[in-house]
Amino acid sequence: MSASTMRASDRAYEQLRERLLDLRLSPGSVVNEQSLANELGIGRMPVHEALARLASDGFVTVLPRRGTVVTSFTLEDVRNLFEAREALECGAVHIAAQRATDADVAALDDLVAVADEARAEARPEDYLRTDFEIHLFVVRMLGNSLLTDAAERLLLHNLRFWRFYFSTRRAHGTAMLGHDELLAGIRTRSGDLAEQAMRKHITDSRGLLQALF
Amino acid sequence: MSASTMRASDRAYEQLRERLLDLRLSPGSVVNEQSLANELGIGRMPVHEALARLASDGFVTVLPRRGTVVTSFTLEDVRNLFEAREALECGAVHIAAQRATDADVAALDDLVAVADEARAEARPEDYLRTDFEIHLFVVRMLGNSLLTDAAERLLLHNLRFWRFYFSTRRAHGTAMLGHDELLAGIRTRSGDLAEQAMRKHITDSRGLLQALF
DNA sequence: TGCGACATACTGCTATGGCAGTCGGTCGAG
DNA sequence: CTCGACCGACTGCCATAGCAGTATGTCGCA
Repeated sequence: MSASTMRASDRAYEQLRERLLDLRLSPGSVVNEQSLANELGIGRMPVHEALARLASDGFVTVLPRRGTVVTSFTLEDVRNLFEAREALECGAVHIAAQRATDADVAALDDLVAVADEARAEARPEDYLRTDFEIHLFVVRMLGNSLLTDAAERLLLHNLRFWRFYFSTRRAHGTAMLGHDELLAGIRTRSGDLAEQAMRKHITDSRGLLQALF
Repeated sequence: MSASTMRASDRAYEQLRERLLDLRLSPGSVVNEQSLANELGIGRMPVHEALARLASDGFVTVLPRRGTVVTSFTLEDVRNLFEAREALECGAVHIAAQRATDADVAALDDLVAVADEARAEARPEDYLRTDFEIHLFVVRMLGNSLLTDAAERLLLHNLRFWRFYFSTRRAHGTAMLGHDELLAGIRTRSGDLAEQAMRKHITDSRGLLQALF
């Protein structure tokens, strides 16, 4: 009996992913299996395996016998990220909107309220996490594990990027967009409307980013 | 110097994935790290790591201290697979169609011709592989590695499923659909048309499957 | 001064041995 | 006869040690 799964490999994966997402392992920095193993209090092997999985996810890039480095964000990567999100999430919300239950809409309503509040009070971290949960909630509405896993990967990359972005720039509210139209599209169960709102939401993010890069 | 990357772990991953895709490791069968290591002529550790990655991809499910079993197809899984493909590929082709070059169209034309020939001559294996290449080519047109990786995962699952499907049923051409409308949509650079054609292509596959399950 | 070969120290990678948990059969008690 | 506890054999899992490359600093030579 343990926290979750008893495998040290999985715990290492989760803990390292946590550190990657909150930038304690910052983009561009090199990581060392030995020191990570010491910090986590386990052997080097679970760490090695966890890093291999994280490399498969794209969070780190392992140079075969030189070292492992935390993936940093190039302009092209960020563009690809937004494009991939646009393709996947627009397609997903197109289906999800038509199947939304009243409970789904209510839950989304609450989340959007939280996001709006964080946005109004200029708390970017809270906004980012809530935005992440909103988008993840939308794809989870389909109850499709394949789709959810794929979307979660992209959304985690997105979360990491924005945290990195806000960590260097000063937080200004214009970089935090609303979800009103998206919510409205889902509330009316219109796949086309929701897809259109999602596309606008994502492309707007990309647009205001491009102006500041 | 070696075939590709010199890491035994990667070779094990590729070789095992190959065996999973061509059903030499058939759905439902249990695999043993020791015997696989003996067959591949390497140690147990690279095999263990490769299986962990394959589990992350969903091709095998590892029962923590009981064994590793090749993932079999439930009706729900297949439905999820088609739904995920619909969401992702429709969103992708919507963007890809608008950016298609003449070379892209020509290459797609050739691939579609090959697929049609395989379909006419009732060679399901050739059809499946070409269909895989067609769909992968479409998402690769965007040059987006994030999107390509996500789509490739789904398409590999799709390939494995259909091979499993045709391995038990007798091949009959009605289960092999054409790509004419999809190609036409891309040729005219119409995102909406291409998306519509893709959606029809995928939902038709799902439809004829549901009738035979 | 510049350059090429070499030694060294660093990294991740792999092999091996042994550990931990789980299942199946067996034996004994009720 | 039935049920429960035990014991053995199986699995994946982990730790340690040593291997294999790579980069870097150093020395000798032109």
